[in-house]
Amino acid sequence: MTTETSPDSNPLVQAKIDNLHKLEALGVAPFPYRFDPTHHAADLQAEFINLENGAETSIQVRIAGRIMSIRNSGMFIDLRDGSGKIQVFSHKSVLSPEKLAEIALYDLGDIIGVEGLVRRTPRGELTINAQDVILLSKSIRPLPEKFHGLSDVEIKYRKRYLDLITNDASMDTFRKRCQIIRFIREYLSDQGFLDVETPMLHPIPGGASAKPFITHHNTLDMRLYMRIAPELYLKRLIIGGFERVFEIGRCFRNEGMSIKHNPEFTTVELYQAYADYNDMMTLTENLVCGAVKATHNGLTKVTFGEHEIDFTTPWPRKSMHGLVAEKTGVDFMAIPDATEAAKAAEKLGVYIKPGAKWGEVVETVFGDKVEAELIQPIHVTDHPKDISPLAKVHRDNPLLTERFESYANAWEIGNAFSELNNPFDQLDRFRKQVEAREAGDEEAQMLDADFVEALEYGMPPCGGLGIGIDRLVMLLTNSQSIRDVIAFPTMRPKD
RNA sequence: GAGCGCAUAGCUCAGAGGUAGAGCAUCUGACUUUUAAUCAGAGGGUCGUGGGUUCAAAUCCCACUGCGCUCACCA
Repeated sequence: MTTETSPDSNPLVQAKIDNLHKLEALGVAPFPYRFDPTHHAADLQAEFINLENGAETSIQVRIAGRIMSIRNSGMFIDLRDGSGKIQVFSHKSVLSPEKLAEIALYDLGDIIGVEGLVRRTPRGELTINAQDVILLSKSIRPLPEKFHGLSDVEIKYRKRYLDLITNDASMDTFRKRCQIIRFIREYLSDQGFLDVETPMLHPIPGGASAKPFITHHNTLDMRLYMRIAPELYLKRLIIGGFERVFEIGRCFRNEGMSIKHNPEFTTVELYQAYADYNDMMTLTENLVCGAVKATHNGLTKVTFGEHEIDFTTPWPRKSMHGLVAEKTGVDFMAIPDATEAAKAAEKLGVYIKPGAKWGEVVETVFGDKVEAELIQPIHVTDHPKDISPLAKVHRDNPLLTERFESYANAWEIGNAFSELNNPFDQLDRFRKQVEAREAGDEEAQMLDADFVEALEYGMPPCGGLGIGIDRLVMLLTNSQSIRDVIAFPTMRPKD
């Protein structure tokens, strides 16, 4: 092993490597093997919250963490562990001159272990009076500035570890992400849903309308697609006899990136036999409101930007065409002809692409005129059949489906249907998608004959629901960009 | 994919044609109960890359690269 080849010729790096060599000369191992902490900083802060200023205890603890700040020539060190920060006090009345000389060679960013007694300084800072200090890992690169932290967004995303080291808020976001996913997993498991895994490599990408990533398997010499949704495999499990299944996992879509889109993103999809979309609305409310409570101390209100969003259940349920009629005064249900509907839309100032189907017109008007106002949680129901190839036709109206999308903060956060289980209808819908595809719609779905065959064996009536986890995490952590809730967002290589 | 904006020391940022600046960090010294510790001193830069205009470019112009925002497609 050598320390000759430094990462670069930066003198700041060289100074730390020099300190490493000086420590080695003192017989200090810069990268030892293990340490046994007895406590975390936050536990101690909580446990001794009532310890008075100036009080000393004889309670001995071991802690470990990264040096974030050094004051008074090493006498005071702020240590940061996975839970928070705590101050370490190293005094010549306790530690040997040799140990003090060693501490003097520690740098910001080094990871150390400390054994000592708990006290609170006269100024009120909970502190460990060190009886022994040990270097656990030497750092040889300078940390971002201690007060402002790291604010260059490009470095935050490319080198997330630096963001996490310096920005507590960023660490909180990823902890909340974990809490949200854990809540969903536990809630669904408690409701009898089976936690399953289905393929991410699909011979035919299905379950959504999106452009897939294409890859290739060498041994099979076949084209495979990264999944755009797990839907069709989860339904095959329902056909197989599992009555409730869910999957939390990654989907991949080869589309534009934005503040709300990353090429890989996480969804929860679930299917419940013998349920319909009304049941899915209730389940959506329970999942989302429960996730809010799990991350907001049991409260159901969230602040996002300038809005306060109240997730208290139940949420309103309004049809897409009804909301459009409310907002524009135009009842598209009375204009079931695509051409006439397009004329009506254009009269409202909404551009409709040539050849749009009736349902696409309704959806476009909804997107232009209504969507932006849906700040408080709401279920938008009964989407047109033309835009919902996997949803069951509405029991009261053949133009519509039993589908809903849940909105909050003007974002779609959930999408659900009474699942289509009629194999004749499904085949017909697939064929219409194939026609659209052949007409140039790259995002129209492919015909999955194997899935249709599976349906032919019989799928029970079934409710299905998908929720975008990343956007939910954004909402519940007041994050303005999806890159703030994905630890390693997709970035173009720098060089 | 299109439009607009940003890129200066390890980090956070000033500088807008005339010798490259500050704070933190680093190094040297002082200081052993500090809290963004303090005090004195020092070092640190191909101003994203490549062209151009000019006596002179971090600064003006062009191209490129990366990032951000808005729009389009979408969750």
